Amino acid sequence: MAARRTVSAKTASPEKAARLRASAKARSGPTAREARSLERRQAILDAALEEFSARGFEATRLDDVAKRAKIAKGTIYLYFRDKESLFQELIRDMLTPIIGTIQNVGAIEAPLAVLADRLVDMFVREVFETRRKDVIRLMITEGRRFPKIAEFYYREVLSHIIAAVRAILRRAAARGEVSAALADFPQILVAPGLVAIVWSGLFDRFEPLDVRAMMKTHVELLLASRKAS
Amino acid sequence: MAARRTVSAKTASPEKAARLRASAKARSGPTAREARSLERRQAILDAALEEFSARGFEATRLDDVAKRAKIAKGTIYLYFRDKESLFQELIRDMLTPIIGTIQNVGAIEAPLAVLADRLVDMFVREVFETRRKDVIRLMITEGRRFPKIAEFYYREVLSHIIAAVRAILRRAAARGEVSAALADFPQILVAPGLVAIVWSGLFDRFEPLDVRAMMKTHVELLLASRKAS
Amino acid sequence: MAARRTVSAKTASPEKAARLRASAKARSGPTAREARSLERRQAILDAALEEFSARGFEATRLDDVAKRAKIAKGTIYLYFRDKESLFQELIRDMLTPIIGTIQNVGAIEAPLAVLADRLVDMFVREVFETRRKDVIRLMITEGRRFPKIAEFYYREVLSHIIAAVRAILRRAAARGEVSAALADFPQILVAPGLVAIVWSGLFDRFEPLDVRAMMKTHVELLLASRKAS
Amino acid sequence: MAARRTVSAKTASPEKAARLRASAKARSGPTAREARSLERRQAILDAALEEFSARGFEATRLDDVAKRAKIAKGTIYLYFRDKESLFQELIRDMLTPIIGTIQNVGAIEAPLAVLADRLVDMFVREVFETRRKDVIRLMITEGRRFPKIAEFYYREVLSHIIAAVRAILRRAAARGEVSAALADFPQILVAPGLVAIVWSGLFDRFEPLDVRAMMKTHVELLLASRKAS
DNA sequence: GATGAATGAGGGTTCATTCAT
DNA sequence: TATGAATGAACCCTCATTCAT
Repeated sequence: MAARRTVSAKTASPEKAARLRASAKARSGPTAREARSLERRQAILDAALEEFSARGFEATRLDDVAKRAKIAKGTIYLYFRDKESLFQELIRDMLTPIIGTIQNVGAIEAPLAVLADRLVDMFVREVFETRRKDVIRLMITEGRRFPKIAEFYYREVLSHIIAAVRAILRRAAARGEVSAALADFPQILVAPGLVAIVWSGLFDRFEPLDVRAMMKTHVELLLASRKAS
Repeated sequence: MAARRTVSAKTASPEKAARLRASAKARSGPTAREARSLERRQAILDAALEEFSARGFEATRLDDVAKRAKIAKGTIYLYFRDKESLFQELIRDMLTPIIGTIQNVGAIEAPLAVLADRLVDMFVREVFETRRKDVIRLMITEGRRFPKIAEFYYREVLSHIIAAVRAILRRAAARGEVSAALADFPQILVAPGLVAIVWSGLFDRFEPLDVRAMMKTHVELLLASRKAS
Repeated sequence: MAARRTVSAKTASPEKAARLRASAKARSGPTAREARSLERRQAILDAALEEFSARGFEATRLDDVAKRAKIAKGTIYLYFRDKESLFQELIRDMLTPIIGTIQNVGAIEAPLAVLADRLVDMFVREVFETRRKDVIRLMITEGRRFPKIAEFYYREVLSHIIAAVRAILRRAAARGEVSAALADFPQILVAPGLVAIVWSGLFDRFEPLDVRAMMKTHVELLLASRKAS
Repeated sequence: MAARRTVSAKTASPEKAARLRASAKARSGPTAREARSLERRQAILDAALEEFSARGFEATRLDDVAKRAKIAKGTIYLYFRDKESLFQELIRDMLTPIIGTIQNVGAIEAPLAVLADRLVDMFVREVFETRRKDVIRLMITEGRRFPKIAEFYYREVLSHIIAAVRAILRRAAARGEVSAALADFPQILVAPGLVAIVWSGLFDRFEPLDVRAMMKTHVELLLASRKAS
């Protein structure tokens, strides 16, 4: 019976969705409706990502999102409080799965050369060649107008990435694999990734950019600096 | 009479403005009106930059731009065809002065260490601590929705910067000052600058970033790599 | 099977409900379901009265009515054709029981002083301190938009009240208990009752009104006028 | 110059309108635009009264108000913040002129018979046969949903009317013209007026009511009661 | 019968653009 | 030229009503 009210207007929220997903796995009961509900929600999120990415938050019409998701306009409001909620939950939903992954990264012990390779590879395959790239782009383009989202991203994702990368760099520097200075600005390591995302959206049609090669090159250059210090 | 129509509704365009500026310098006639007109135009552009930066293109109301520029809403249309034109001319106007400057940079002969220092310094003083930072940010955040502007930026600014930086790097690599690989991706050199601009708008309140230090560190690391290769 | 359709969507109407009530008394068959149905209907009406009174017809959401009645929104449509029907039947249902009562009032023989006292008392206890007050208020506030309801109220309730009161006043005047003029405007006798209902909804929080005292005073003043004429 | 900003979006308010009216009288300058503005505002208010009276607040579409006032929908928002403001200012505007009039009424010295006659006459001519009747009706029908308006009406209008009537009745009672009890419930004196307004909107088509006659009769009956007490 | 998810028409409000002054 | 009142298309959001389960 509780499941009946799982997704309801005005209250549809990440927690509810999570609960729904959980209950869907835990029980065997009337999963049909729940599954359908989850599908719908996802269809809306997919359509929203597409539209928000193409037009930006303000210029996106919920009408178009609905059309793309093949549902009626009003249906969106059964799953999200309003346009802003849709946007925020979209970003949250896309970023949340990463959070857990990052935590462990910092603990891995391996030569920096190996780790860095792995990180680059992960970024390219898990972010750049994914819709997550679009989410990051949305963070960049719309973040200023959604301080809460920026904060969420910083607290839950970015700060952890930075901490993890910093930990790795510290240990690598201690081992003499890289200059200690790099650990002061872990952002440097990720900078080309950001450039790639921005570039791909704006200038790829004029001059394509081989992201993986660029990032690899960057890492190699930084690693080469060890012998200098 | 001709002067009167120099800047007029529906036709106000960069060329006209340029012509106006030119004529203002060349002749001695009724410059007063022209000067006033130019001032107005500038006031509108200043206000527009402020508003567009704070809210983004779509969310900016011309009403607010007018209020900030201390003119009537309708007056904007005497200087710019429409909101989009205002935006595009704003970006063009802000970027144009840079264009000439860049051309020469590539020709300068000096050790990379010196040049790089100078470039970093220039970026921080001429871009990052300037409203130009906001223009770059606008390019990043709104560029996708204004392909023409992205193209203009690429053709007139970015491609030249990249070419100049690449030339510098090539010569530096030839002299053994830096790895030749870097010349393949001049974007790497600028990447921290982009990170800085994005970061400053989104996360500075959580964790301030010392842009100059970061860029310096980056350059030093890259330069250190020469001994390795 | 027939019983099943007794109260059904699209056709649920006062007659049906009446028939249902009748059949419920007359027979002994599957009354359980009928009783439940009647209960539901009543729960909806109760909730509707509450909501309509608080917000008015237009501003009332059937969603809220359903929530208050602890049923699903769709269920309302099993008992009432639409929102308007619900409203009209609500008023009809609340007023109908009065109809019979009124008919007899006019026939009662007693000194006006006694009758008037009884009327005031009845009004206060049976109307003013009851939800019927809210129904009257709804008649007043929404009546213009529901001419049918206004007509029903006039034909079935008001005209009878007026006729009854007029009869009483005529006889009282004949007995010299009150001025004959009062019989021309029986509305005068009820006027304070109306004032009380309107006042209670709007101004009681600023200045409470003792309805019973006011009505008593009014009646006494009118009765006192007999000696003058 | 100040006049230029007299009526502006988002700020159009009673004070502004008042200032506008004032300045229109005080100066001789560019009254043309001001006059037009005032006309527009009035046209909107007239149309709004018509529509609100016919359909009630919620059911009224601003589209219809605009159509009736022969302006564009958006224009309404140049004069009123939103639908609710339009409604509230409508009522305020219609009631305000009465306020001053009432203050003096209580001070008039004359036999109650004369005063009462005058009051009835005033009510019929100034309220009942005027659009003010509709405003009062709106107060009655919508007042509950607009506590502020109800409060305004009570503080600025009703309480003064009651005080004035009470003062009159006290003096009349002292002179033996009427029972002292009436002064406890001045509402009684006005009750038929309220009945008339309600009746006229709902039941006039079934049974017309001679308001003046009813009120006269009522007054006479009350006055007649003096000999009894 | 009962449910509540889904629908989509409708309306309040905003704001780029126009135009009479 | 400059103004700002006026316009009306566009869009978010609500909610009565329907319908598959």
